[in-house]
Amino acid sequence: MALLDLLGRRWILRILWELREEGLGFRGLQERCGRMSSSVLSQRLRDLANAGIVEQDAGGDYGLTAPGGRLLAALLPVYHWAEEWARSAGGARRKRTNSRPGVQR
Amino acid sequence: MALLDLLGRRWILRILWELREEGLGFRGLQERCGRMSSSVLSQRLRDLANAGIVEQDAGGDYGLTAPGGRLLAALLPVYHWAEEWARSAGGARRKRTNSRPGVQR
DNA sequence: CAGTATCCTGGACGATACTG
DNA sequence: CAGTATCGTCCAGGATACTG
Repeated sequence: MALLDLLGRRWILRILWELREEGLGFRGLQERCGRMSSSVLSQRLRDLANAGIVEQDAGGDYGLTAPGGRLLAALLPVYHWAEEWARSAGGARRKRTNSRPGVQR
Repeated sequence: MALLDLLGRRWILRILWELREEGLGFRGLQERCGRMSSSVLSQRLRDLANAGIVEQDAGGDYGLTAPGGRLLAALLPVYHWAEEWARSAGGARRKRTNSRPGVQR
């Protein structure tokens, strides 16, 4: 279940999403992710690269590898479900959460 | 992207997986998850319930709601990819991670 | 068995400064 | 621009004791 752990780490899903259609450079990725810390981005990129999900092209840009692309494809239904969920349940339901409401961790 | 955050939280994917085919009681779930802390399980269950993904049946067992089932379905390709990934890349590749190798966070 | 209340600790994350 | 090194904070998660 190691991969699931990787996926669970903060920013990972976001990074994959941002790379869904085009390769991006370090800074480009960073700002698309709403200013995540460069140290963290660096770390994540290394992890993803070690996992063979992401790689750098000749120009230095980051992009998905073949397996990485397949992972993204597998993830699409989830991203989709997330949107839908946000639209429906997001409004209604939602009572006491006990955990703080925003993006935390 | 709130849901993605929820999914990213530790144990969540695991819990959904364990509920994939049958309802389970609190303790049952707990031990299937390799002894997660009861306090955490309680928290997670509450979060999942508030999100309308999980619910308790008359007998007190936890199970997926209809949308929860759909979420699980959307997740299947990912679980599958994870297995496959563990088999292939898990052995090869994998060099310096800088983060400790095991399940952490 | 089911679930809650507390306390404590590790390490993820953010900020920042710095190198090439 | 690309990436690394440091450092401090904070909180998620583990352990445990306890109630119904």
